Amino acid sequence: MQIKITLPDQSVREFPKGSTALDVAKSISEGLARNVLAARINGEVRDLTLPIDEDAQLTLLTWNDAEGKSTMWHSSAHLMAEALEHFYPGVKFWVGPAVQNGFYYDVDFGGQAFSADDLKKIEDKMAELAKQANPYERKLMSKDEAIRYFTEKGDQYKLDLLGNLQDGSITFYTQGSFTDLCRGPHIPHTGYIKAIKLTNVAGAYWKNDASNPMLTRIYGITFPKKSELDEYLAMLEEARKRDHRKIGKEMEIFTFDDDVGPGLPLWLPNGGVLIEELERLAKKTEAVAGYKRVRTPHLAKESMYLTSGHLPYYEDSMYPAMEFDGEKYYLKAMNCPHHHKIFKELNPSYRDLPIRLAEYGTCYRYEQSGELFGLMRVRSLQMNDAHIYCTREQFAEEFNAVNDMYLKYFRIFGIEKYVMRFSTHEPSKLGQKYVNNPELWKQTEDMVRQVLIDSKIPYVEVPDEGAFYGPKIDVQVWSAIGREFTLATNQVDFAVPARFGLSFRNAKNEMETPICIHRAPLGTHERFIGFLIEHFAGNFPLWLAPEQVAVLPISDKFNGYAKKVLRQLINSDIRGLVDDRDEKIGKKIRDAEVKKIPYMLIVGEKEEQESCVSVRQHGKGDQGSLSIQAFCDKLNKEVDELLSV
RNA sequence: GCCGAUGUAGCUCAGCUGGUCAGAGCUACUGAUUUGUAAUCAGUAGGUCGGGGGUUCGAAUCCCUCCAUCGGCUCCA
Repeated sequence: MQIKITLPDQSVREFPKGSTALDVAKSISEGLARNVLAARINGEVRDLTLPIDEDAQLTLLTWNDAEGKSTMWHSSAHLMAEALEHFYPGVKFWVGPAVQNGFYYDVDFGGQAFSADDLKKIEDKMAELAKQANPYERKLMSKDEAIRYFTEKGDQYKLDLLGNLQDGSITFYTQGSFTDLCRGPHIPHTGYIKAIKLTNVAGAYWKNDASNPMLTRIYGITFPKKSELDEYLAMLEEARKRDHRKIGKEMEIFTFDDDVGPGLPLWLPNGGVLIEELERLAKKTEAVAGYKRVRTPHLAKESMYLTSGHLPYYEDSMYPAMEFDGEKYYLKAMNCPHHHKIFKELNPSYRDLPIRLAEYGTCYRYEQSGELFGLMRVRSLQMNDAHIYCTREQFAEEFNAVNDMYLKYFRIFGIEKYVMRFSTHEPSKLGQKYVNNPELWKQTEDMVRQVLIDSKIPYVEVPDEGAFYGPKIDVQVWSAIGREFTLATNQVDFAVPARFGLSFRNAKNEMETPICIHRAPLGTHERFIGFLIEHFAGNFPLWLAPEQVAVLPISDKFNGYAKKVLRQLINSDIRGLVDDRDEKIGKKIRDAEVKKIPYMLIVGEKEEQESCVSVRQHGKGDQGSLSIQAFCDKLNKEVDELLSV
């Protein structure tokens, strides 16, 4: 009996019933058959060796498909488990999935010591087992049978997994000496795995729950070719060079000091410039958008955080209270309550709305020690914060305007890789985790979703992650080493204003509670600058660069002229320095290049006589000569263009 | 906070199993050199080897503890 297989190009081929996807691949070409890793059969990713019994849509998946990669990585996790079992008999395994870059397996070594030093021997064993090209054999088992198997083995982890599985759908896979409970799919045999790197070993809570015991998680990655592993390792090496902690030190942007405390960055002069420039941009942008600037203290009494509702919810991440005059004071972890108090003082009518209060507010959050991470996760932070108070009718327009501001900033910084994460509420948790106002939740979530759709912004919707007072949008970006961060946030709050008794008089002379939008498009100085360092690899655009121009005299005879050039630059609002060290010009150029200064001006006898400068651009070399004034004009024009996109 | 690792001059690092092991390069400073588009030469200075405790005749090296950092987990802007 024949079955019809439809391939992605819609061509249909006939095969005997029970043929496998691998048979199909072989019928197309020998090369494809060698490279194919898994198959999508009627939408589901399956083993290549699974017999197909009826007509089907078939896509053959190779290393170029995400599912092909993850199938191979998942099989690699099994291979690693086999190697581990060889050296550590009696180890227990929890789960071993494929992840973005490779795979991991969570392992309970039962008290046997295991550290990064042991990875090499596991790697070598894996390579040896891979060479044997052992097939991954699938076997269906009844639930009772499976329970008996793991009870005998004393494996409480797999028994736990079994608890959630339906009888009749339980499959096992065996390769070589290792058998695992597993849904699959897998590659046909271990021989596909040609290059192996175990990358690190770390602790991970069982079931990702901090109250559970900790398992040992071993991460690794494999490739079908040795050269691809080498490329991957080289790519990692490049990424490490962009790490903001490394560049931040080299470029003297920030530092940490033991006496100051963990997570409390000191901004060095170059970092100070970055902050000044970012604030200049934000203040201009916000002024144009109708924001008013306010300033508030770094601390407040306990009563305010009880009013806002933050204290019970947030106390663990606030610095403990300071007590004086019989009152408790807290360092602020957020600016909103202070701003609410300002709104109240303004006592506006509907004619005054929307009111937009902006402040680069400094907050303090007691982050757990293990969470601290360079500038990306700190304990003192300055937020590009603002709160917009508006009527329900004004909400959509205001929210849209905030969104436009985000997009404008992204254009200025050339931020292209990001995802908007739209967090909504879970209706069953109304009144507990979320403010109990189902209609407002639905209304605002619909409005927010519509804004995202209308602006054609890529976004993912994540249920049950909203703030307690409303839905929110977070902008997710990635650090050089691939860690995901929330860069900016935009939250809707239809609850806390009422707790503060905020109101305005509407057109019908009634009191009404405003909706509040919390927004921070530039996140915090700390995280944003950390991100920018990696984004630009330290090669900041001209307007941000801490030093924009290095004036390099050929010899000390021209130091005087160099200083004259610098004065003129400063008069034209350009930041610069003169390198008047007793060094050769090659050395001065090299040092300025290493410091990533956008422009170098070489000045010697010729330049002094002609009142001009020889322009060299960072990374681009000699650009010819210009008069001093023409150079200043050129730079100012360049800055204007960078900022007016 | 949890698991694991690391911690030597301002920076990057060497220093094997305890006994000229306190070193190198860069930086800084001094002097010579007066230089034309990515490193001129020479000299000098700089560290109680993260802090504290212990083992030992003797500790950067071994043990304990605290602190910090790194890789993850949990959490988050």
